[in-house]
Amino acid sequence: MALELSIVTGSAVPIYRQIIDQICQALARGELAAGEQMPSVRALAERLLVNPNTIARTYTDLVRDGVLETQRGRGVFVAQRRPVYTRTERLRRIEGALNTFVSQAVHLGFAPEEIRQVVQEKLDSLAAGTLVEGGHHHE
Amino acid sequence: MALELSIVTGSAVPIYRQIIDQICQALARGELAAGEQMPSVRALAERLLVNPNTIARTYTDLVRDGVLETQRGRGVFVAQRRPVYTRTERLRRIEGALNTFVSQAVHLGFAPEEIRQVVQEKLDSLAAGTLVEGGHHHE
Amino acid sequence: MALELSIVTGSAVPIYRQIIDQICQALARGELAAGEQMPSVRALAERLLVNPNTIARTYTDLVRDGVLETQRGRGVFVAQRRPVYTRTERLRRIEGALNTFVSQAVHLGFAPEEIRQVVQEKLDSLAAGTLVEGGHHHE
Amino acid sequence: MALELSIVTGSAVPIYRQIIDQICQALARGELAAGEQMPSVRALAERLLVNPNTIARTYTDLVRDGVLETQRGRGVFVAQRRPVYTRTERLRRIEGALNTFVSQAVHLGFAPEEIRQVVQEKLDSLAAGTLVEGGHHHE
DNA sequence: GTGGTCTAGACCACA
DNA sequence: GTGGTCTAGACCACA
Repeated sequence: MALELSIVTGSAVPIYRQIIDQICQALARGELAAGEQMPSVRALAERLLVNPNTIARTYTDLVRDGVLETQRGRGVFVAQRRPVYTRTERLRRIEGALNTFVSQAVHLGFAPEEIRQVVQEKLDSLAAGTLVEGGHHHE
Repeated sequence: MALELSIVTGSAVPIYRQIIDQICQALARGELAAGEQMPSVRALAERLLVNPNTIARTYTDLVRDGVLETQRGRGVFVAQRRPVYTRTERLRRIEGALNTFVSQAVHLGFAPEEIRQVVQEKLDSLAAGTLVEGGHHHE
Repeated sequence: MALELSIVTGSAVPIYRQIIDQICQALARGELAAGEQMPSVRALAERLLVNPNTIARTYTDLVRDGVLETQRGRGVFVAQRRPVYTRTERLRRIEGALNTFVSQAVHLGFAPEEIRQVVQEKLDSLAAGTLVEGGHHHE
Repeated sequence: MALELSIVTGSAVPIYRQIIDQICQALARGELAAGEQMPSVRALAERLLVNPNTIARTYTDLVRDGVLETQRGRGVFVAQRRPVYTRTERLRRIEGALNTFVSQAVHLGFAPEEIRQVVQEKLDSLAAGTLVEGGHHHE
């Protein structure tokens, strides 16, 4: 089962962010197992038609976070252990994005029920990510 | 009832974004009433120890969005009327913040149920604010 | 087909406003197509002999309004989707420019019939533009 | 028949501009005759509850444009002759505001027919200005 | 290379 | 006094 990755160039979400998210989601769904080898920077850059620097940065970020591991001369692999944040730490780290999202939503006139709804839809679309045909996202 | 604003320098969230979020939240909680005068650009800049241009930009953005209104030579005030967007336009405008929030949450290891929960708690805290009688808000 | 932009310094109309107007008119005339790349901030600043910040602000404003889209590190592009406003919101947003225009016209001695006429002529000139086949616009 | 003037403080239109417009409109409707005395700066400032500097500036502008005349020690009067611009000159002077208005309107999605309509409504509201009860403008 | 944000400081319009 | 605009120049994120 090859890792499915796709990017959207016109999106406001940076490419490296899109790739990180998809790798983390693949891990969460069990499509990527600990110890599994990742595509090389060049291979993935060619496959996604992006700048190799962007892939290099993506891998660097994930290595720094303990999600991936580099083995000199061999390549990049899925790490055996993933960092586990305490609930408090996770809450601290999500606070900013949560504030920005909810504040903007309220400001735009979304009702609480609507906010719950768009979050749910986004979560559903992420969960169904692998079912989507490549290249036809609605963004 | 003085408007409480505070910023964190060095954060990934730009200063102007932090201020906008806090103003919008204060509005959502009813701590800022329509027609109320905002602190002057220079006064707020001194209070937060940031460049007046940064405050001016913040106010300009909120004026463009119809949240605040300027009266040249007099000051900046909370707008009487809020802009009305179509559902499509609201979705377009919230998309970026929604993506950032959900992606970061997933990346941090939040489960979908936890994401729904933190959103719900944030909405509850905002809703609770509006029930408080003016003048004695908890910070 | 290069986008033609020119500014007048010393005018009461701010430079960023002049540029926004010209870009919107180019869009209305069909000289700028959706997805087309805009000149870079630095390139346009050099061409118009203005500060890059002024161009950056102009682009930022148009991005906020959904006319342009940025791709970090790649450039600024004409947006695929235009924002959709309710009639109420459109009226709110046009009110200032309408007041300024009509008041100045009355002040200059234009009769109501003349005002209607100059508006009609401007609309005709824009409509004529859209009929021109791409590539050979006058100017 | 006393000159009727009223201002709206919350408007985006500067106060001095509102007063100039109303004086010019009163002239156009014949409610102000050549040679007629204007209220003193202080009297008008008190009546409109605005800063005397604002009235002084308004009169200065109108004197510079030849609409009013000052007679040292006596007061300010409606000038005998009003400046007459050639059509070309008037068109040159209105060009900027016309461009901004029409460009913004097109950009906001107004159809040509709608643009004609809002201009017409604004002209109608100005013509009917003296019929409006003071203090209840819809801005 | 691209745009985004911020500081420092100037000058202007307006009340 | 108020906000609006612009320049000059820095540093950052991203490709």
